[in-house]
Amino acid sequence: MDDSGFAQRVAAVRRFNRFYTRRIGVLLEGHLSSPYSLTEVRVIYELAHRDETTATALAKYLDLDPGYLSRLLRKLANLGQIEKTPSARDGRQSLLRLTDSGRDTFATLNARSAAEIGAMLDELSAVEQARLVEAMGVVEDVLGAEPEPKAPYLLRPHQPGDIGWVIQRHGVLYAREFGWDERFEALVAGVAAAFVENFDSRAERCWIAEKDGENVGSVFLARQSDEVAKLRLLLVEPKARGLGIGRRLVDECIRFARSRGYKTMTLWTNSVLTAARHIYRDAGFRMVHSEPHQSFGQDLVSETWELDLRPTDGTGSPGQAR
Amino acid sequence: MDDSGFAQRVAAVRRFNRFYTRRIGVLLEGHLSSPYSLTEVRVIYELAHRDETTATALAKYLDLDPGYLSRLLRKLANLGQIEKTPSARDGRQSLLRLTDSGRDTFATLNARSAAEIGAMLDELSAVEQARLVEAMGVVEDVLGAEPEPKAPYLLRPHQPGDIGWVIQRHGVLYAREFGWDERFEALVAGVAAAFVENFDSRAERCWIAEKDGENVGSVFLARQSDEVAKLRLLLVEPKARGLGIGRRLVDECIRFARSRGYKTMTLWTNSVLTAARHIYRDAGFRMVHSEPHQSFGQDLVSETWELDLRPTDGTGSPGQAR
DNA sequence: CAGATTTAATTGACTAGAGCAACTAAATAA
DNA sequence: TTATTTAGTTGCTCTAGTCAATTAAATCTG
Repeated sequence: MDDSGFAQRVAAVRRFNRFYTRRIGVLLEGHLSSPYSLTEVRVIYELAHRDETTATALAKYLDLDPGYLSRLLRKLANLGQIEKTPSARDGRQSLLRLTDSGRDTFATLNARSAAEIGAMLDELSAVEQARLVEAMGVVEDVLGAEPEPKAPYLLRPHQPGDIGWVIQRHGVLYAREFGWDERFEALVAGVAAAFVENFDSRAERCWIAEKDGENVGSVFLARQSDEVAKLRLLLVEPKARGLGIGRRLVDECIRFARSRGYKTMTLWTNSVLTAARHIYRDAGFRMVHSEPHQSFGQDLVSETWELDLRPTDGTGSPGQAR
Repeated sequence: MDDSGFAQRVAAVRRFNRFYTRRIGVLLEGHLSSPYSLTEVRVIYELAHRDETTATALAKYLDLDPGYLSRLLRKLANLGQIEKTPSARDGRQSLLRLTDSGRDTFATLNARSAAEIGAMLDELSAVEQARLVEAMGVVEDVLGAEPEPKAPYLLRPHQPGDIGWVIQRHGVLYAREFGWDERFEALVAGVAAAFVENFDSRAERCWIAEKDGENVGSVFLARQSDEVAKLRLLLVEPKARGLGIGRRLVDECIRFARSRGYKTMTLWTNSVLTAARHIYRDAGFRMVHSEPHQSFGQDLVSETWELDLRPTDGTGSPGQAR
């Protein structure tokens, strides 16, 4: 009778499998309301979480037939959801990335999925929610979920609620880290408000970085003139630092600015923001001006940086020093 | 910042979904080695756990298209896995049940699935296994798994290991409940051994009832002569009593005996086995002989019961008094 | 009880989604 | 240089499934 316990545990796991299969079935049906098949959604999801990949890598990770994937990617490309650029390094490959419109599609799908799960959780008391999450964590842990190998954050366009978040977090974090007073938050509010009021979706953009369902970063690209784009309000939450989110946000800005035909990108920062300054420098920005000033209750040195967006040689921008 | 916890919980649940979808995907691939599609397996699984159903009920429970299911059932019938008998009560319906061969198929699939899960669990320490099962239980509980609506047991043909179990449990339970000594276990061993040695799969059969992966009941139908079948070794574990398992085992015997053309079914029992006697009586058996004897260290009254298997009228056997 | 409606099961027509194999072209190894 | 491997594409095929129409029995309704 020794292993009757084992048999029971096997039975319990099988019952759970059946139960959860049915549950997931119900949850997956949410995708039915979108014009994309489940596999297409998975592809879009993956692309939203990676910066740039190849078809082979995608096929391997999602366990898809290369032929099938090829057709699927062509369809998504025709629909303007993804972009294929021939790889410079390997003539056989194409580099895949979501277009802006694809990123929008993803944001919608993502929001819907989160809303579905949210609705499910809303039926539960806070205690039950905590128990559920805890138990799921145990299952993942025991079954050895490798930490998700891809970047554990994603970028998306701004949505209602994001602007307020950007303003608030700038206020809080700069106060905490550098002692800047409330006048800084007011400045940010003005900048953000102006951005939204005059928002021109063809020439301007905002990216919000999200991690585990929470906002953890932001950057804005605003039009200053036909030739000059201005990067603003770069922010990464302390708990999400070290993941390359800041770098990635700046990269997105540069790519976008190039694609829109800007010649120069400019930004205004302060000497105390050392982490940000490293990112700018690595991306190819040069400091063109520096000036002491008194603001937000502190003695500061403001700096203006610029990046030339016109490619200087065949390999791309000078800042791809990774 | 109040609901940032909520957002995180939503994210955690979504991560779990992704994780488990991948896991289940891996587990489901076990079915690839069988010639049946996943849906077919689900149908077989359902039929193994229900006694008799209709296509409509099945379609509803498994959420299948009736047209699709109809074709699928025809295929399974052609393969000899299931049996369709026109319902007497409703001329439109067919009653569906697994054939013996279907039950074998199920047993194989079931064993393979259990082995897969077992292999997975084997990689874990006993403590981890317990944690896993516990956590899965919590998830099911919180997400409101309704207790599985079908009979929580299943019948299957005997497999290696079953005969020993039958002998052992007869010995243990009759000793505990009635004080019978080890001579009873020896008698059972003799009966079981003889059954297996002379086993004729066309005329004889053994059913094992299984619940949560554990054996919980048995019954044997042995050939006594061309016309007479003998029911033996009916047993139901105490913890599985009250679920109708005994009744179901006897019903299976009767159905099988009829289908094999036996005219009479006989059995030997003792007056102290009141629960079993009720089942026999309800199934239409009549006591034909009764005799005091001293056996197994007790004063007992042995009884012989018989059932006429030839239908007496249009409605079927006299014993269908449910 | 006749006729209308509902229900159980089947059949026909169709297709999305996927898999397999053959092929092209570029990259890499021998 | 030639052979082999790799990335991606295309043609062919087929399974698993949907949807609508049909048949026949059962049930409801006035």
